[in-house]
Amino acid sequence: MALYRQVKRQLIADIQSGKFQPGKALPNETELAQRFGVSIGTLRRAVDELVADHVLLRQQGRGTFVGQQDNDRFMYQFFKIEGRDGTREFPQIRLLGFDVARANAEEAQVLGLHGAARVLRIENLLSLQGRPVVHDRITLSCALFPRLTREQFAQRPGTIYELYQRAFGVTVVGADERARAEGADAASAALLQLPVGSPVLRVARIARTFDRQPAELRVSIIDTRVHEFVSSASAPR
Amino acid sequence: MALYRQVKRQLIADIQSGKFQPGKALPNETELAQRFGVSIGTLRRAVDELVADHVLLRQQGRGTFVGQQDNDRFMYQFFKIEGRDGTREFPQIRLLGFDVARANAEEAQVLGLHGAARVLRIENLLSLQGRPVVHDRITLSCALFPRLTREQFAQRPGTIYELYQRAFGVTVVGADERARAEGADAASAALLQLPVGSPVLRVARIARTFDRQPAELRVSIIDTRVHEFVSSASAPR
DNA sequence: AAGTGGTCTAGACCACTTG
DNA sequence: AAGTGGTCTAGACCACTTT
Repeated sequence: MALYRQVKRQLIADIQSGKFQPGKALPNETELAQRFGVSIGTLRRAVDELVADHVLLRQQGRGTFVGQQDNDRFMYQFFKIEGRDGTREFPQIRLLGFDVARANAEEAQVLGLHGAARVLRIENLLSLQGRPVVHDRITLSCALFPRLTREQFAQRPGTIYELYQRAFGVTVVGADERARAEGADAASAALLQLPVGSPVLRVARIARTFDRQPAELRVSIIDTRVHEFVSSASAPR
Repeated sequence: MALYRQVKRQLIADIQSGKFQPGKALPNETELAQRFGVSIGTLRRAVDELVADHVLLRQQGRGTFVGQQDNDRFMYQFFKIEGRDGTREFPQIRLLGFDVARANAEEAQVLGLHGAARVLRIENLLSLQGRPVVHDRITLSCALFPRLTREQFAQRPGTIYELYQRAFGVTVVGADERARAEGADAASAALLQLPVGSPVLRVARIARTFDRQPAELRVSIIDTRVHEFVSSASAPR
């Protein structure tokens, strides 16, 4: 296998193991190259790919840093809801529910679990400009997020993905999403303050960590009277 | 400015001018490097970026080719509708309308035209498995696609984007999309064979050529009873 | 001034495709 | 066998940030 790919895998392993901490600088390129026993060009090629995926972040003159799942990253990579006029705003989040259950068939399939595995089900309501806009239902595998409690979740200092990264070493690097229109059910309609059956956007997102491993299933019911879901069709790699 | 960026710009210019034709091979790397007066490493870096954008395509042992807007490329980069079970199929397309008009405010804004510029409005119905699923309304600037006729459009041999590329030198490299749920209006409801007011997905897509220049506005009304709109949240570059 | 990443070069050798 | 892109190396020099 190509040498630079092995170097890349080792860098990922060092991030997952916690050897390189989110937000902290890596050793400089010369030292990393020596440590891995490769030339600087090869080391740079490995880092290049991780920078393209926003796993690492380079700043000329300062160093190379491990990417953090902070508010900024969340807003520009994962929060794809904005006003029809293009207004973007960090949502206010209210926790509605936090329960342990057995995975249903869909959850087990997308999260790669066996039939009766334990999962956490978390329910949130997101507001923009004081108005409720998104009703989120999140499913997590208890095996991947061991001993996550409601208190720990509710009192996290940063974003949800930052909690995954710091407390469980799970770095979300991308997601697959599927959208459809449907009529609002009673629960979502009440929360979003619209009539039952009104057209709402339903987005199912599977957040993934390295090697496309699924980490989270999130179903969002979105009121698109004032907001829209934005996306882009660039060439996949 | 960095040398490899100048080389990249020149390669793009040679594609736009028709010097390098879609589907045809470029000169080999050694010759290109000599032609531009740079080392092979620098030439490769410029080509690397164009390959990442799927503008060029490399095949080891064969050569480097200009990417074509063929059916395959359309399906995996731009046609983001698939069955709920993941079934993907090339749509059957029926032309419903082809008219010249003056741009309205929204069209003028997103296509970067002055208020009263002439535009083409094209209307299509896309079917999957024999059932109508997508009602498309396309707007093009007459200035960017001069003398495009209904016959030329209807009798194109390949995809719509392939026509743009071959007949007008407009290479679509990406798109921005905005989705919302709404109730079907009378026109779309009739075409999609569902009751007026049924929840449908509305996707507005701005297709872009190099330097993010807008080339096409397309509004799709999608029946999501059986199909879904798929997207992915990878880190933008 | 010292340390970091960014660019460019020149060349060797490997892997793959074609004739 | 000849021609193509793919990988790796070693080093020089530039641009930027920090001390």
